[in-house]
Amino acid sequence: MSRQLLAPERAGKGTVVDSIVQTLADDIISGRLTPGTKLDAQGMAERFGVSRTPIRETFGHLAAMGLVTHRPNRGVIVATLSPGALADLYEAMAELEAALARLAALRMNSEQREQLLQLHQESVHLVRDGSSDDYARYNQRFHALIFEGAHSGQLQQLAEATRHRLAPFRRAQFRMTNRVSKSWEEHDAIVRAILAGDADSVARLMRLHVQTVSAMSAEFVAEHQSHQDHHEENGS
Amino acid sequence: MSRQLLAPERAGKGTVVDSIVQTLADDIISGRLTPGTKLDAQGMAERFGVSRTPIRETFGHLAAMGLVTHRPNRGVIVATLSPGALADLYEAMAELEAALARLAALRMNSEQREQLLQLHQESVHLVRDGSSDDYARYNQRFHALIFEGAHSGQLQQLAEATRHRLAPFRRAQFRMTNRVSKSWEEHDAIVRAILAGDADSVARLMRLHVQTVSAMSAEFVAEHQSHQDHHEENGS
DNA sequence: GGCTTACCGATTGCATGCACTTTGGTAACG
DNA sequence: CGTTACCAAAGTGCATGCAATCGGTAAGCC
Repeated sequence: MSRQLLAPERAGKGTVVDSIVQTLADDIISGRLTPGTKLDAQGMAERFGVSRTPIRETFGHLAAMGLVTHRPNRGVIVATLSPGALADLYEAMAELEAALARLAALRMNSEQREQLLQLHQESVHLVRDGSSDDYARYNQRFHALIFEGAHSGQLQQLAEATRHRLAPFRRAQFRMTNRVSKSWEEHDAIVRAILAGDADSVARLMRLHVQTVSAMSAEFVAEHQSHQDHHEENGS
Repeated sequence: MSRQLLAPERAGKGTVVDSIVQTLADDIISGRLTPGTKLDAQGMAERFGVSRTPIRETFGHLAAMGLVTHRPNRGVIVATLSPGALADLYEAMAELEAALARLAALRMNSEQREQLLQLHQESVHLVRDGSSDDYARYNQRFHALIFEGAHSGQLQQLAEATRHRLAPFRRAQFRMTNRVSKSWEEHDAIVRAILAGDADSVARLMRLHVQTVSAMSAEFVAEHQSHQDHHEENGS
């Protein structure tokens, strides 16, 4: 008995194991699983109604994405980043986004420029009376539009993968005082430069923008790390 | 019978499965396994003296690196890239290397600058009377020094991963007429700009340099693809 | 009494077995 | 003679079982 009763969660029709990867990746990215949480192979097997073998494979995929850390013979935990590793990842993010924004300034077609401008203009009111979650959603869409405007699939993939790795640590950054309005102003400058086709300026502005986010995030993490100040792991 | 007789190839002491990953990755990167080759799980299991389970895991890792393509229920093959996908990867490579070179210009310490200059100067004679393999080795070292000079671990990792994915298609690029001397001149300009600390120029020069390599590689691949013009695979 | 060491439970990592999908070949039909 | 349907062999994907390893605890030693 068995085979087609993976009812408990996500009866994805596709490749069975990839669907579990996506589910767990979402759990990590969205913060349902917080860094440091141990992932029990047997428990996951029961949760998804499969045996431990595909779960093992799943863990391998997640480790390859950098979302979990695999300690030989000691199981996997949701990736925990030391402050240094976090800064390093943010730097990579900044450079990737700068490169994508530069390309976007050169390659966005008129429809994409129109979309970007419209999205950005509609977001004005969020600064005043939107929730931080609302702004986070707009922010996500803003960067996604630029990624697509770059017309550079591979770079986009790298940027998205890096963004996913950072997601657990970026949470709630927009709750910092004044961060939202500052962020919007930075976006505003970026939009202007993209529409003007000023590639070099866009790269510089985007790099600074992400670096600012990095500083906020580091501050936030440091603030919340006093709760659990034991044993640091390194992300790579 | 079994357990510790993985004699046939690489009796790596460490994690048993990672050593197989490295062995196969090397085989692909070095060209011993050419794109399109099917990797048989059972055959690999016998070759390495293990069962199919760790081989399966190995394939997962290689697929995550982009070195092989996994077709559900149809096995894995060494990744084959369409011309478009290849160009896309090269573009990512160009942007990554440009970012790293830019950072290197800003951050290389005096010792690293010294090393770079020395390596480059010693390579002059390779242009005239070195083999293309010799030049390839110098080239590898040249880029590696810049990677390290950037002091940006995560970006470096992304660049190296991308470089590995491209390796099977870069082979023999230096056999193209005049490519070596042209490449050396580009390196020369890059070294000058790095030593001058001219970050923006370095980024531009490096981007152009990699793009030139890309064009050469595409030409080379196109030239050699007439030999086997059946069934194309797409890399992503 | 504090520290080292040996044992035990829990968990990982790998081997093996079995059901399903794919594919190449053959035969029947149009 | 070309096309389509079926069949068999191969190979993948998952389940299950077992040995090795790790963490924790308790007993022994200094």
